[in-house]
Parts: sequence; C-alpha cells; structure tokens
Amino acid sequence: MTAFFDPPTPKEPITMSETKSHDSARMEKIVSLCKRRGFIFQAAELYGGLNGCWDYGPLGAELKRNLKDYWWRKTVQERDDVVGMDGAILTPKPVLVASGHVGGFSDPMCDDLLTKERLRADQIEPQSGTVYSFTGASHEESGWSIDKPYAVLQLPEWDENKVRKTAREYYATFLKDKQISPKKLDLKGEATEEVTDSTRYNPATGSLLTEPREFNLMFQTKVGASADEDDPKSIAYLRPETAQTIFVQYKNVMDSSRVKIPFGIAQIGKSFRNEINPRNYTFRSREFEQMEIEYFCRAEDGLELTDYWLEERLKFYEAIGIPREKLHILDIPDGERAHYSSKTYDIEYEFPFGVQELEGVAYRTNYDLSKHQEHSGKPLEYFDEETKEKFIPHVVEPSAGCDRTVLALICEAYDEETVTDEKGKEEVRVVMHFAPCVAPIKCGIFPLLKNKPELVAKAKEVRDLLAPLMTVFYDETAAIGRRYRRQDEIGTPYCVTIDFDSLGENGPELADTVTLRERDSMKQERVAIKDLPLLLLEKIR
RNA sequence: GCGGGUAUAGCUUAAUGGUAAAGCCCCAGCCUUCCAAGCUGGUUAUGCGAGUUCGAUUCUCGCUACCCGCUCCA
Repeated sequence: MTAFFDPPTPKEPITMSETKSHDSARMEKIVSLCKRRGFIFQAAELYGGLNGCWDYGPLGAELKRNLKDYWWRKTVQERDDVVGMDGAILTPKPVLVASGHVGGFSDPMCDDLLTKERLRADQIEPQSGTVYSFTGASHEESGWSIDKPYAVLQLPEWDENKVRKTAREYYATFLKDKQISPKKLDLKGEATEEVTDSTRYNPATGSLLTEPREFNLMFQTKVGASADEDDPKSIAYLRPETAQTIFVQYKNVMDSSRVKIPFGIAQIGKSFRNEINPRNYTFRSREFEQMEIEYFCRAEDGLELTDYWLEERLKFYEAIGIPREKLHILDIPDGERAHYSSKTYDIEYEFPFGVQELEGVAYRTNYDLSKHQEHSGKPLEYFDEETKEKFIPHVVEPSAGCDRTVLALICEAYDEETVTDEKGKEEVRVVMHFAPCVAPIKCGIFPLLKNKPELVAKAKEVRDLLAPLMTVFYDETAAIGRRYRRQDEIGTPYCVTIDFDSLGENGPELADTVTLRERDSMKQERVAIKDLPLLLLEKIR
C-alpha cells in the first residue's frame, strides 16, 4: 500500500460568538433570486406547500445535474477503483432491521405536559407516591371550562395544595384570556391513587408525561396493492440512506465486476427522513439526494483511507468553486460519533445561516457487512487470492448531501457588485459566480440587434453549432447590456455576441468572428466562430 | 414538538371595513452598432378555510407554509 499524504489540520469548530455567521438578509436575497430565476420552488406551492420539500426549476435542475455529473465523472468514470450502482429506494424491512435503522435508533421520548420538556422514556427514574388526577378545570367568573384528564405526582416535599397549584398551572395554559390567574381556576374530578415505580411522571416537576412516542424518522409503506395491513412481510421503507443498498449488493457487484480490494461502490440517489423539524431552506429536507461512496478495504488501511478520502473530497469542493477557507473540518470526537464509526470527519460549509455539514467522511469499520452477513445468513467475506485470507472488508464512507452542495454552490456564487458606467453612475450588478463546470447555462448567444436579419441569422448559426455541445441560451430581446446582466444573474460564464464585424462589414479579416465575453471580468475578446466549440469546451469541463 | 414572527403581482414594497397602488421584472411593438437606454401598449396579487358584518385583503378563530429562537437530527 502506498503512503497517503498527510491529512489537513482540522480547524477548530467555529462557534456562533466567534463569527457573525447568520446573515439572514443575504439569505433572503438568495431565496428570492432562486425563485425569481427558476432555481428552486417550494414543493406543491400551488396547494399551500409541503413542509420540508422543494422542487428544482429549470436552472436548478441544470445546476444539480451538472453537480451530479461532475461528481460521477470524478468519482466513478475517472477512477479505476470505483464502480457505480443505482439502488431501489423501496427497501424491505429486514435490510433496515439488520442495519439497525428499525429498532435501535428510535428512542421513545415523552414530553412533560406542563413544561413541554422532552425526556427519553428509558432514562426516567421510576417514581413512587400519591398521584392526584383531575378531569378538567373551570373558571366560574368567565364561564370558561375545559375537560381534559391530567395528573400530578405528589413530590416528597410537596403538600397537596402544591399539587393542585401545579394542576391549575397546567389547565391555565389552555386559557384564552391570559389575564385570568391560575389561582382562580376550580379543579374538577379530583381523585388520588398510589403508584409504585412509575415512569409516567416527570421526576422534576411531578407533571404527567405524554405516552412514550417512537421517534423513528423513516417513511414506512406497504408493498403490494392488496397488502394485508397486518402482514409484517409487506412492510417496506423509503431508504433513509443510500448506503444500505450498496452493502446489500456488495457481493453481486464484487462477483460481476472483477474488482479487487481496495475498491469503492458509488451511488447517487434519493433518501428520505421524516425530519422532526426541516429548516434552513433546502438544507434539511425530508426528501434529499445523496452522493455516496462505500470504499471497501482491509482493516489496517481504514484510518489512513479515511484521511485520504477527506482530502479527495476537499479537492472536489475546491474544483466546483467552494474554496477551502470556507470549509471547516470537524474531527468528531469519541462519544459523539455514530456507534458504528471509529473515525468521522464532518466537512462543513459557512452558509449564511451558519456553519453546517455538507458531507461526512466516516470510517464504518466492518459493522454493516457483518450485520448483513449475520442477518441474511449469507457469507459476505472477501477472499484475497494473494494472501489466501478470508475477511469481511472494512469500509470508508464519504457521504455528501447533493441538495446541500447545490445550496452551498448557490450561496457561494451569489454576489452583488457595484459597477460604474462611463457616465460615472453606480449600479449594482448581481452575479452568480458559478464555476463553469456546474453553471446551468454555459454560454449566452446574442445578435447585437434583433432588427437586422443578417445578425439574427448568423447568431442562430452559432446557436446551432454550440447547442449540441453544451447548454446555451439564445436571446435577442432588449439591449445587449441587459442581456449580459440577465446571464450574470444566473451565472452563465460566457456570452458571445454577433455584431457587424461578424458579417464582414468592417473588413473581411473580421468576418465570422464574434466577441466572447467573460462573466466575472466582463472582458471581451474576438474569436473566430470555428474556434468557439473547442475553446468553450475546454473552459467549461 | 414548544415559543415568537410573517403571509398583498414573478420580485420589492404601499393602501384600505366599501373599485387594491407603485417600482423593478416579464411579454408585444417601435427604436437602438457592446454592459440593466428611451417611447407605446400589455399580463399578473390580498396563502387556505370558517366566523363577525349589508360588505372582510383589513377584525376574530382555525389550518398551511416560510423565517427566528429552543428541541431534535440514528
């Protein structure tokens, strides 16, 4: 095994006090531009929207596709140690039982009915004592009344009046008229009962808790149109991560593609988590796309490969236009990592709403394959022909959030420049500085004037020349400057303009040349039409 | 899940218990020889549902969505 280069020095995590990382004015402008220009829309907006779901419009779809294509090319096509796959989203229950997603990770939680504090049900210390239960409360003066069962455990130091006070405070939370003092409420249907070792009450407040609720974030469904509601075999889930489909197919891939360890299987695809609280625009969505590699290796190489992949991934972000200094590397300490991981780096980006994770590079050991071997009963060992060893490979997982990266690209690209025209007038130019390889439109094509048929005809020739090679946008409306600005705002890196020189009106040496205008510098150069394809392809790849 | 805020045109903002206004954008036409020019014309809005009222975009309630702070994030 060759030596891997040194990992970058992890930066200290930035805390909120150290950086004014919440720039909501900037974020609002970005959100507005995304809607106005067709990058991102709220899902089902026509019907009021769906919490935590977003749609990509024409430009957003191009941007996201470019990101995925670039990732796929760099990760799969340009490497000979990684192969791709594309797994099903619907996943049978046993797969996710084996992975631990179905049981182990959903802690039952209770809420304190009075204080709304959330407690883990399995960590509540059992209580014994007298429980006062009530059926409701009323307020004589206003005629207000409520029927709702509630109960309070009498804490050791409490007298019964303190118990009733707690109950009145609870019922007072339902009062519309906040001027009414809880003391004025009359409790209804008081009864007492002795309990032993009960976990139904908050040890700190005595208040009744909600029933323990499972917080499993997976979307469950049934497979088969006539699926019996009670048949556990018909239960399937929308996958909560793409990783498991890779582990489950690892053997088939290995048997069919002659890969030798170390090798990776890469996948881009949708995953679903029923997040309690989607937030920050598209950042935490319930439906999201992942770009994942599971890189299988020998146990002794796992840690080194984790550092190697961290560096590979950082180079990737740099290539798509996210500078290294805007990325933060978190070396997740012991105790905070997922239970299966013995090393995890988080790659975070400085979003306008804070520093947030883009990607995790996790060394998952051989946890997943071991579990699937155990649960499926099928051997998943790798046999090394050279050393004649049999072992379950370890795995390093660089797992990137595709939608998060799209959002990072948009946030990073957004810029407002003050430009001064010849008359000294200042104005703001909004520019998306997308790296050409991810920009939704690669080249704008304009005839200088639209009422000169020769210019229009030649411009359309150029469009027909370039359109098969890249995403172009032909525009003949409005003044040329406005057309440039429109393209600036959607991040088009190049524009060509067909003018009277192109027609040869100012000398035959300029015939069939156009001006090529670069977005960031606004500089123009004169280029022969026949040279455009190669020149542009070079720049946008 | 809790608390607070917001919801008027594609965007940004007005106004009103009684015909919803403007700028920008967009579209069409004219004009225009390289960085959001000008002229003419045009499309488009009170999130959804109840209630109060002769009449509600405005007041009240509910729902939904978004934003902020907690909480959560295997």
